Amino acid sequence: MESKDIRAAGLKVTLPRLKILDMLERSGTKHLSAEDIYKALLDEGEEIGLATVYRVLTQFEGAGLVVRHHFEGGSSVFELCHEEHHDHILCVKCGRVDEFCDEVIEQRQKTIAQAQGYQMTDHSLYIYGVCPDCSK
Amino acid sequence: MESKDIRAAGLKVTLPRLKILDMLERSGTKHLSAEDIYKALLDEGEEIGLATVYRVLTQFEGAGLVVRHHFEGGSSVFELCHEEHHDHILCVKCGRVDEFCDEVIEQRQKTIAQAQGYQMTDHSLYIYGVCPDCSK
DNA sequence: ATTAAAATGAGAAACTTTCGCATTTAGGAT
DNA sequence: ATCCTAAATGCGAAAGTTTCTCATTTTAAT
Ligand SMILES: [Mn+2]
Ligand SMILES: [Mn+2]
Ligand SMILES: [Zn+2]
Ligand SMILES: [Zn+2]
Repeated sequence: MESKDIRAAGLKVTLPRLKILDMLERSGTKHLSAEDIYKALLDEGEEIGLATVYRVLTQFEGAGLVVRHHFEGGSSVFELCHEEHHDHILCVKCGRVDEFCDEVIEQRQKTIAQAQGYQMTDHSLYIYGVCPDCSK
Repeated sequence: MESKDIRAAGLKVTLPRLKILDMLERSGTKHLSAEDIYKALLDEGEEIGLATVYRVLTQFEGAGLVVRHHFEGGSSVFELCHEEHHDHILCVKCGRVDEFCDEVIEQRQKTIAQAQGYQMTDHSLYIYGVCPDCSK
């Protein structure tokens, strides 16, 4: 299914790449680090190298298959790239991550970039706070 | 001058702390990494340890004297905390960084956090693009 | 089936940040 | 001004994350 996407990116369809893609699909709304993916695959008995996970994720990012996020805390996390863009709101207590998209903000960012003379290519917005569960 | 701020944070007014604060002040609108500050001070003949720079920056952050940013690229960067909050727009070609503040976005973020049931504590917004100079 | 190019895995290496500890320093008490 | 103790420093070691090297394996086109 997704082999097409890998091929479309000019990459060979290899087992490690399929496994990583599959892991990201099964992770649902989670955001996984390279290490997360590596360990999860090992736990399932798959053979894969950590360097491969890093390499493949970077390639997938370049191909627009996954998005990389820099949440607080040392390591990057990844998620499959869906058609619809979204931003994130994170709980500083428990680490929970929720997603949202706001057209007002999306539009306003473009306006700001234009006003500053920039050709906007991307943006990253994280809202930090205490989630409903941790508030109680 | 700034000794008051250091003292107010419950920290002793030491030479390393003053040097770091001074370096940040002189850096103007630049955003410096711990390594940047460390090297710049060494270049000026000052004696300071890299671990101290990291330690002090983290303490200053906790005290609200500096803000830490996670721009793209491995390391955190810091800047003095001014009264007025601002966000950043970065050139993906040359690394230039401009600052802006937009009340519409600021307000909208609060609304979103509320709608999601979060008590917002903070946020980080980076717009990426090609700056005026690099566009030509 | 052959074959060249691409990809992998394992470990070494690079890079950023933190830690541990012996030594120095700040600043309150004499 | 001097003493004293807790706090802070500098150094190197260590930890954590990501990249690199290279011998070996795999892909996919012939
Ligand atoms: Mn997401
Ligand atoms: Mn700034
Ligand atoms: Zn929470
Ligand atoms: Zn530029």
